[in-house]
This record gives sequence, structure tokens and C-alpha cells, in this order.
Amino acid sequence: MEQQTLCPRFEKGMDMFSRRWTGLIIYQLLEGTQRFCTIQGALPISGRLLSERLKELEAEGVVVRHVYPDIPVRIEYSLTDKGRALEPVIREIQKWSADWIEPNLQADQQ
Amino acid sequence: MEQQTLCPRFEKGMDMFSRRWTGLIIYQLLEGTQRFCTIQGALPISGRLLSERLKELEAEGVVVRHVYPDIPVRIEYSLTDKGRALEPVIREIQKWSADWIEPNLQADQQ
DNA sequence: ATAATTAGTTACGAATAGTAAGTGAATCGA
DNA sequence: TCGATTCACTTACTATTCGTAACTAATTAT
Repeated sequence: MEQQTLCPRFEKGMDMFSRRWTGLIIYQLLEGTQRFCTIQGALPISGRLLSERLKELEAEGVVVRHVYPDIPVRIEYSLTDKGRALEPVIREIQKWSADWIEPNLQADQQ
Repeated sequence: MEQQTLCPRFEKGMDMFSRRWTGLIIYQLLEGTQRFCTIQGALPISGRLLSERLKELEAEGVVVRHVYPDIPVRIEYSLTDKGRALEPVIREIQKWSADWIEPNLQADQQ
């Protein structure tokens, strides 16, 4: 069967968004600029993956990294305009989750 | 550092949405009921993964599967109300992609 | 001297994804 | 009647990604 073509921009957007942790990292940064360890403390993600994702998001222009040469070094991450523009996406996922996901989730379910 | 707790419903919604192909499958089914081979033809996904994802989405109540015992068998997939409720999420990702992803994507870029 | 903090990196096994081939029932063409 | 095709999957296997744990370097605290 012939491969229909999708809009490549939409496909790329979806691809970025459907990488694990991406959405939650952006959700966290919508609260404001945060340090590496703060993000890590807020999400159940390992340092290895957080580091990897932040690099990817920086490369895509969604996140910016600021280095403050304090001791110990302080590094802050924030959203660019492109990143902040994802807020409506996150909001819609929040709405959908609130409306359609059963509230009685137990630890060992699913 | 102590693990902050996220809203478990939001976390689950995000988790579902950020599994590869989920978004694009839902996007396809928003066009209406479709057969397995039609979805496969519309997306660059293999049969193995499409089958796996459709089962997961069915288990989550996002997709329904109808079997018509024609010859050869015809199986149609459609969105439930829960699935159709994801339309605003998809729309927002479309908007964002249109606004923020460079239009000149080449095959070998990124 | 030892431990802790920050923002990572490295190593490695486990889980997930992707590719290709196979399945079974039925239909069609040669 | 043999072989090819269709549909909706499975199975087998390899490649990529994930998750855990340990490690790094500079500095401060105990």
C-alpha cells in the first residue's frame, strides 16, 4: 500500500512531543526558570535522561540554558518563546486527563 | 532530593500521549473510522507496532474495534468519546507546529 | 579525612522499537 | 490445480532507547 504523506511539520512536532518526558519537562518549566536538580526532584526522571532531553530541547530551540559560575556551578533552564508557546498543548492534556482519566489510580494498576 | 508528586492523572495522560505513534494514530482516526491497513498506509508505522498501539488504546478506552466477518475479514477502528475528546490536544499541536517549526525540512535534516 | 552538593557522564542490562518473514482463510488468474 | 494476493495480525530477530548505579571535579561542611 502506498504511503500517504503527512504534513512534515506536524509530524516533527508530534515526534518531539511524543518522546518520553518531553511534555513533563516543559510542564515543569512553565512554572518558571529552574535548575537541573529542581526539575529532577519534581519528575520521576533520572539524571541521565534529563540531561539528554534538555540537550535535545535546547537544540530544538524550546529551552535555553544559562550557566552561572557560582560555586558550585549553578545552571538554570528556561523556556524560549517557542517553548512557552506549548502551554496550550499542556493545558489541553491537563483538561483531558482531568475529564477522562479515572481518579482512583493505584500504584500497582496498569 | 525528595520526589515532588505530580497529579497522577495528568502523569498518566502524559504517559499515554507520549508513547510513540499514539498521537498520530489518534490524529488519523479523527478523520473517521478506519481499517487497519488504511491507518498503516497513512502513517510510517509498521504492522507490529500499529497492532500493539491499537491494543493499548483499546484497553485505555480511547479506541474501539469492530469486526465484520466479511471475506477477507474487515476490522474497523474508531475513536470513543474519550478518544474524540483528544481533538483539542491534537489541534494545539498542529497550531504549534505550524507556528514554530521551520517549513523547510529536508529528508536528511535532523 | 569524609561526606555532601552541583551538573552532569559512563557503563551496562532491560525494555522497547523496527524490519522482515510467516500465518490462515479465502479469492482470483493461468 | 498451482501460485499469487488480501487482510489483520504474529513471530523472530536486531537495533535503539531507557533506567539504574556508579563515577567525575570542584568546593564547602563536619
